[in-house]
Amino acid sequence: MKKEVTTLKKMAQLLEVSTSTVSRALNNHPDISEETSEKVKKMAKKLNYMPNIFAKGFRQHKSNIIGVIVPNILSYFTSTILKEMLLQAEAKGYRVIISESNNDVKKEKEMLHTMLQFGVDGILMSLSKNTVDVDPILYALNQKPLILFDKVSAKIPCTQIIIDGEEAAFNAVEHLINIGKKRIAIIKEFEQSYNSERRFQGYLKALKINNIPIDEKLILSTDDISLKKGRTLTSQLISLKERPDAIFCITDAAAIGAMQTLKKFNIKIPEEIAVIGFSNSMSSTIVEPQLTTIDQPGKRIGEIAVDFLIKEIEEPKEYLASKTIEIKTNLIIRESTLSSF
Amino acid sequence: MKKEVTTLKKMAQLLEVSTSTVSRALNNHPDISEETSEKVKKMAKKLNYMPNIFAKGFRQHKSNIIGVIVPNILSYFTSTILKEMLLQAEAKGYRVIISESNNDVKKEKEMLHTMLQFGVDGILMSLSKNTVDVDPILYALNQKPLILFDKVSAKIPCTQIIIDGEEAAFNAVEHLINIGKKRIAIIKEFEQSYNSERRFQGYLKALKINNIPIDEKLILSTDDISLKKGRTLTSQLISLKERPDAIFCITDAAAIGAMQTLKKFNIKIPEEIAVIGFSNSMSSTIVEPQLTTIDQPGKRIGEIAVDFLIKEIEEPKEYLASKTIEIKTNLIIRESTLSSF
DNA sequence: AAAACTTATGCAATCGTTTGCGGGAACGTT
DNA sequence: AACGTTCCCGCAAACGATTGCATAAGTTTT
Repeated sequence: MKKEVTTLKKMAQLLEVSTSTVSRALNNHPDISEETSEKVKKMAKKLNYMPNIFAKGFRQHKSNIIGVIVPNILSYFTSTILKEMLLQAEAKGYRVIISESNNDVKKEKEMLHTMLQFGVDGILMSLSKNTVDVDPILYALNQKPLILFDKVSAKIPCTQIIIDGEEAAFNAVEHLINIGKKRIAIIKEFEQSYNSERRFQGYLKALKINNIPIDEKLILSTDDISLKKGRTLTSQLISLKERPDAIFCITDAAAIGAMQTLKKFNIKIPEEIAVIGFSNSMSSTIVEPQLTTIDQPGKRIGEIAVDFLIKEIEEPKEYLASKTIEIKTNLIIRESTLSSF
Repeated sequence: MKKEVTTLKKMAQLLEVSTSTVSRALNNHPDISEETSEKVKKMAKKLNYMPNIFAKGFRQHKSNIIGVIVPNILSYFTSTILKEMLLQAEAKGYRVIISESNNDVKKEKEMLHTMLQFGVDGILMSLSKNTVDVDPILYALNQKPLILFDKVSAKIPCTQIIIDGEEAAFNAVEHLINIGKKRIAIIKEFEQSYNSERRFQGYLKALKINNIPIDEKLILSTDDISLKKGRTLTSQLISLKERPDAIFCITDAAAIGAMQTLKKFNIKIPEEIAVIGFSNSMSSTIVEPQLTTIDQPGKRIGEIAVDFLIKEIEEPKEYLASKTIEIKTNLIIRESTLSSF
């Protein structure tokens, strides 16, 4: 375990030149003659030289590390984003440190702090569900480039990468209308959820444009949208005097829960009640009938986020042109809305 | 974006003491008087002092970063492990760098190299599917503590954390036997997969102990075990003259594929053919009938791996007592084998 | 042939923190 | 009163890589 590390100095001694020369040769500095450069590089390879990252970072105040903070790594969508972030970052010579906030605001703040302390060059962040106090984030933003993705907040003046949830929901609901549905319920989160709210706007818009009256009884909210909640809220919906003929769920999990309840009561999907989810999760193809859902291009989000962040890192601009990038989604039509009429 | 960083020197000047004193005060060195210590700490807090991680790491040759390399982050099981690793590592003051090999041996080697170069204090690694040349890993092991988990290799003398796949498979197959099954098929990977092979051993053992003859026609192998392969191999099985009455799949995905095929041909699960998977994935509760499967405690693996690694980092021992830790699994019995007789 | 460049290299400082060593002050011990 | 301890603290070196500046040798220009 006690290995001899090769340093610039050591190589310099062996080659009988100065460390500066070795350093410059390795960095392709034009001042160094072809001949010396060759020699140095050969030696470096032979001794398996690795620059000491600390000395380097210390000197140039650059770590080539990107910090990523997400609420929960255990979600297919998040994993997809992370996967692409890793790929892109590595391709550009950056390493990625990942942290989970677990929707804990205090933890989130801590993470932010230790990331800065760890000398990350920039931060990619998806907000926790109940982040209200954005001060810690503003503080971080003031120190290093920071970009928000997926779970964002308008209160933070920085680049934000999100999917176009409003349009996505609009398309989904319009699809339901197109297959003849008129009483369309929605299962969503409470108002504080930015994403949910935007999808809700899309829902309202679709109804309005198609002259379908809004029925408050068909609008259900919960604070922990989950498979279980999908079940219970659906029970609630089908015990209504006037049942809905379609349910739009803000997440696939809720949609699957909804379908489970419908099946339990032998309600035909989609003939009696159609169901649409959101995310195109793994399970949406496993459940029967297969779930119509909205595909969120996680790869795109990851790719763009890293792209923009590295740009901000490498060419720091004083003018904070904080733009919001909206990524288009895709409606994936499957059996849960596929009526053959 | 141009913030004044507070350094030891700066604080020393303000307090009119030496930087050494400031450093020692902050590190609770006994040489420093209570009074001075207080003063320094107050100032540090006031100026929001953050030690420069590079200077520190540079000085003490310690980064407090753990590198993790996995084949694919996009798997529920892997995510579970990673989640726990993050939690544990952070609790102990370490940060985690994650990389994916995507089952690419070349990439894997690269990752290992850059991780070392990045000065990680230790490495946690799950081998890619087709890692045959273990030299790069031995090299890394020679430089820093390294622990293998889940996908391991006997060729590498280091601590290894795995589930007891043999016992798991044994229990699964014995369960099938207990519910009266006699012709039990297995869908597995080719020999080079260590995990698959151990499960296969458990399968063989269970048959042997229960005096059930081994039928080669019921043993199917593939090199990319997947949902699709589960389907096609199952088609193959049911076209046999003597059909199996149960299928043990080495992964949940394959098991779900198998069930899809069985349902397509109206074969009753579990009455005609029972199905068992492996992993207790999300989908195993979504599919109908719900899938009997083996729960792998990813959390335990993550926890133990980090635990051991940090131990090896902090108390480096020359005696390489490379032990293998086997974690027990849990058979989760659900509808796909739950016959009511 | 002197002046003015060009080219290739070395010197030395620098980044922020830690730490071995040394030393002054205050106190206690003979 | 002389010496030994203990307690605090500062000096300065060190870690490894980078880089502005200096310098020496060689080359071109006048």
